[in-house]
This record gives sequence, C-alpha cells and structure tokens, in this order.
Amino acid sequence: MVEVSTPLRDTATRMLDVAERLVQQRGFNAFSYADIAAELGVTKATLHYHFASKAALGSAVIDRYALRFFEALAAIDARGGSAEERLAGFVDVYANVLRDQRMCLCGMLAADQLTLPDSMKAPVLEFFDRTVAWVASVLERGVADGSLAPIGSVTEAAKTLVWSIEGAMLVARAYDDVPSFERAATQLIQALVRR
Amino acid sequence: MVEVSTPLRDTATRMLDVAERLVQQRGFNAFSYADIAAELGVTKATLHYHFASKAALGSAVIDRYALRFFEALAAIDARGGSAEERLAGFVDVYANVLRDQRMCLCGMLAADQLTLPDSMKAPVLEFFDRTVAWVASVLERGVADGSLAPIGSVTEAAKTLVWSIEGAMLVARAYDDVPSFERAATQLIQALVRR
DNA sequence: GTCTATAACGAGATAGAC
DNA sequence: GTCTATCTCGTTATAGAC
Repeated sequence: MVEVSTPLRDTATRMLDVAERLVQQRGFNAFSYADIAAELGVTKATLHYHFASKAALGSAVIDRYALRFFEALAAIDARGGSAEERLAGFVDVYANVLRDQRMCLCGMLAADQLTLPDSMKAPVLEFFDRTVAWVASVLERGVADGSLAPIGSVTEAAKTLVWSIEGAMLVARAYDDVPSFERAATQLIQALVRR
Repeated sequence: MVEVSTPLRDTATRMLDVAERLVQQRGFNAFSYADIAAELGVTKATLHYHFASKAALGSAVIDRYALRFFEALAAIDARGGSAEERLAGFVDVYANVLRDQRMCLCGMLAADQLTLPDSMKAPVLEFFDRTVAWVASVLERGVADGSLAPIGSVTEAAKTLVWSIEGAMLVARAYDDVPSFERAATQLIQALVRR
C-alpha cells in the first residue's frame, strides 16, 4: 500500500528541482542554500542533511538532468521517423527548456567550468560527448538514406550542430526570444539537408 | 614632454585589464575586488576609489571591450578582401580570445544575464546587435557578388552565425579545444558559401 | 591615490536538541 | 528529518588618515 500522506515530492527531490532551475537560470555561482531554503520553506541545515555540500548537490543535479535528457533523446529514437524529423525533435527538447527561461544546464555549467568543484567538471563534458554522439548517429542515418549531406565528417558536423545550438540558446535566452532560437536552429539543420 | 616615470598602465587601466580577464574566464559572479587587489598588489579600498561599485566596473569593462572589438571588425573592413575572407577574419578575432582561455566577454555575460546589475544588461544585448549587423553587412556583400548564398534572410543568417560561434566558443573553452572551435566555425561559414 | 580599519551582510557548513 | 544556533570566511562598500 502506498503511503498517501507522503508529500508528492520529498525534500531531496524538491531541492534538486529548485537547484536545477537556479543553475539553469543563474549559474552555479549565483545561487545559495539560502535561496533554496526560502523557496522550500525549510532551513539551510535541512538542506545540508540531504546534500552535505554544494558540490554534492551540483553533481546530483547534473546526474538527474543527464538521465532525463538522454531519456528524451531515446524517446525520439523510439518514435522513429526520418533523420530530419529526429533533429527537429532534438531542437524541440532545447526549445522547451528555453521556453521556461532556462539555459541548457550543461551549457550554463560550461560557462562556469573554471570555477566548478572538480567533481562536476568531467560530467559536464561527458554530457556534450554523449549528446554529440547521439546527433552523429542521427546524421549517419541521414547520410545512409541520402537525405542529409553534412559538410565535413559526421562527427564534426554533429559537434558543430550541438555547440551551435548551445550558443543560440545562450544568446536567445538573454533576449528572451524563443522564436529567434527556433529560426536559428532550423537554419542549422537546413545546412545539413541535401539540396 | 611625456612623464617617463608614469607606469605603463595606470591603476584604473590595469584594473580593467584584470577584471575583463576574470569576467571572461570566471563570469561576473565568480570574481571579487579582493582577486583584483591581490593581483595588482593594492588594497580593495584603492580599487573602490577608481570604480566605486562592481556594477560601475562591469559597465566600464563592457564599454572598453566593445570599443576594441568593433575596432577589430572595422580593421577587417579596412583590409578589404572577399566576404569569405572577412568572415574568416571575424572568426579569427574569436579564436584569438579563445587561445587565451577566455570566453567572449558578452557571451559570458549573456550566461550571467539574470543576475547582472541592471546597468549592464542592455549593453550586452547591444554588443550582439552590433555584431550581427556587422556580419549581415558582410553577408550582403557576399550575396551581391554571388559568392555567398545564405539560407534565409541575410539578417537571420548573420544571427545564426554569431550566436552559433558564441556557442562553439563556450563549449570549446570547456574542453580547452581551440582546433575544434576553428573546425566548427569553418563549417558554419562553409554552409553560407554558394556551392 | 593609496592606505588601515571596519561595517554590514551573505556564503557554506556543522553541532546538537527535538 | 528538521530545527536553532553558531562558526568562519568572503563579499561589497565606506570612513578617514596619510
């Protein structure tokens, strides 16, 4: 029997929710335990019980974000569709984050890279490695069926697309201009389509 | 007669130098007056004499950075050359910043946008507006002589290029991988070349 | 123009009661 | 699991001597 009096999300989970949003909106160095505590209506000491240090909290935020992100990419694959449709789905994952006035978590952490706790540095790069690998797999499919014609190697083209989308997201968010992000992303994909 | 005993750069200028580098490397929220004071061998109080607040310092950093950046773009124009050559020169400006392990100042501040002092927010967006306008002028030239064939409008293509280069720079810096930045930028430009 | 000294506050983190 | 209370340190900023 499920305990019905259990809150929908426990404190640790709600803490991750708030921390994730604050990192995406403000960066790792521009939020504090006090910010989260105020929002959740608990004390800072409570938060330290769940995540002893800010570094531990940050690592947990990355882990959960990456888990969900790559689940979303797997869902795109599961849906099937052409390479071009999959790339559109990929862009839509980013657009949905941006609509929430958030930057990609790892794009934000890339900006903070030099000041991050050591334990957080590698996971950020792994996120990009895996993302580029997924996009490369989509480009492979498009090259195989003749629908896509990237300029350099598939891996280089994937890297260019992912890194570029991060930049479009970064600047579009500063303008609070989601449509411009979508136009830029569409242009980047069109550059890969055989014409 | 020039005063020869004058230091090569006065304190205010050296302060701007250090602050600029720290913003580009660490972000606006991850450096302090104490960091600059330690590096220059003066006290924090001395720094507050030159720039009363961190917001004033930040604004001065943006102003000087923008001045130099658009001088560099003007120099590219003065040199003449094809649209493609001018875009290569544009990318080289960014690559030289990246070689110093720095992010574009305004790209970094775009990440910090939500937490910036109000006085710094508009200048960051103006930097991007002006940069896109310059790139658009180069694309116009390329379209006019038939060497370039951007996918959408010239302005949209310029926006895509500038925002994408910011992202390539952001992620490449996290990897400390300048060659990958240059390959990505080359691909972005190639996508604009008539083939 | 630079200094010493300090104010006023917020950060991350811990001890120990409940 | 959450609280109160506290520690230590770093932050921006100012007053006033030199």
